[in-house]
Amino acid sequence: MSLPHVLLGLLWSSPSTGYDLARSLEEDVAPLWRAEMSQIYPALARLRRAGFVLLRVLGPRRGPRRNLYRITATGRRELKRWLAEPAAPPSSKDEGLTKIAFLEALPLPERRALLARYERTIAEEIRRLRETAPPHGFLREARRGAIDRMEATRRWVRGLAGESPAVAAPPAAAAPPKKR
Amino acid sequence: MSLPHVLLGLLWSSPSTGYDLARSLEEDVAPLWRAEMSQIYPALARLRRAGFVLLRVLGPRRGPRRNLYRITATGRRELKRWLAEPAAPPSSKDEGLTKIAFLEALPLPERRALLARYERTIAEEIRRLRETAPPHGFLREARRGAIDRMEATRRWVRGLAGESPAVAAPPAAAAPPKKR
DNA sequence: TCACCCTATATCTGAATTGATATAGTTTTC
DNA sequence: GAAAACTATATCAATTCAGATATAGGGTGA
Repeated sequence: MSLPHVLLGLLWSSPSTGYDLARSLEEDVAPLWRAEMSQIYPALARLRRAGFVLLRVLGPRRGPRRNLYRITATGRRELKRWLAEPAAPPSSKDEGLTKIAFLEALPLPERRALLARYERTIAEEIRRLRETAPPHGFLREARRGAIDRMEATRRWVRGLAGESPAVAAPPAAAAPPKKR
Repeated sequence: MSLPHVLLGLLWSSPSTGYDLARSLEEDVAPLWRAEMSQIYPALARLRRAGFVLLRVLGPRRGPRRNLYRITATGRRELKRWLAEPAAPPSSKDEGLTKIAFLEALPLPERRALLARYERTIAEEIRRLRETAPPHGFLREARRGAIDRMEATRRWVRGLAGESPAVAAPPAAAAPPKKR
């Protein structure tokens, strides 16, 4: 729905090739939005058809040819329009937390193991994000927000694992089936 | 990738119809995982073909016929196998934070407005989640985790809006274009 | 020189997901 | 008693997304 807008955002300050956009997405926008090449190229083509970007083909002087995309005035307007639209609340589709929701299915020791492992996974992801070169300006701010949120999740998982009653004691009998 | 597993998780403690699964998804698993009916019915069919659930058709004694799905022993094994698999770190694809990443494109007053509006959106979502009947056991825990994370995001957004320098002063000149 | 990796383009398949629509009986409300 | 809302099933089209593959030149190291 909004990958094209993310691309417009990346093109805001300087033109770029599809390849570099993919790089920048993965390195800078990283946890906030991800996309594969196979999404980016078609998206750029659509942006072009819509008149939001212009394409300039750089002659193949040393190396393969490069397609340079540049945002147009219409494209800038479109990005602003999108930014001004109200954003959907974070839906946080999260595999890890979802697994925790069904922890009932596992015996005690495995419950603990799952929580410990997930906490480790998050901690590693946070470390990885901190290591990569921090982007500039608001991109950096937004990334910090994402990291902040991961920290909160990590603390919460650790907390749940710490409260032995919650993990030790199975939730008072199976839930009463919702009859209708 | 794992909607089928979420359904198995919901079927763990009691059999249910597709409709009730959709209801329970929306009411209980709510922010962690969402799915439309048009995903649930095909997913149930696949689960059935795989032998993870059994279907019993309830005769149309008062009302339309109901298809009751019950998890099998194989299904329980499969759920446990999935739970034991390491979970991917939260990728938190987030429209709101992504917009903040491109705030550079907006003039000052609109930046503030965007942040304020997004904070309000998150606050409302949190209130909505708190109001709906809290599910039982680990489902409740996981939902709390999700809410906790949203609170963290809300606080972060508020913090960013509060630091007037960050929002008031545009990030020291446009980012130097990554030349190569 | 050969193998391998990086830059750079792009397509294809298949699965996941969304949103709209269809059908039909039941219950509730005015 | 008619209209509206709810229960319950299901399909369709369109889009998004992930993963694999194809092509091709350049640079690096054994």
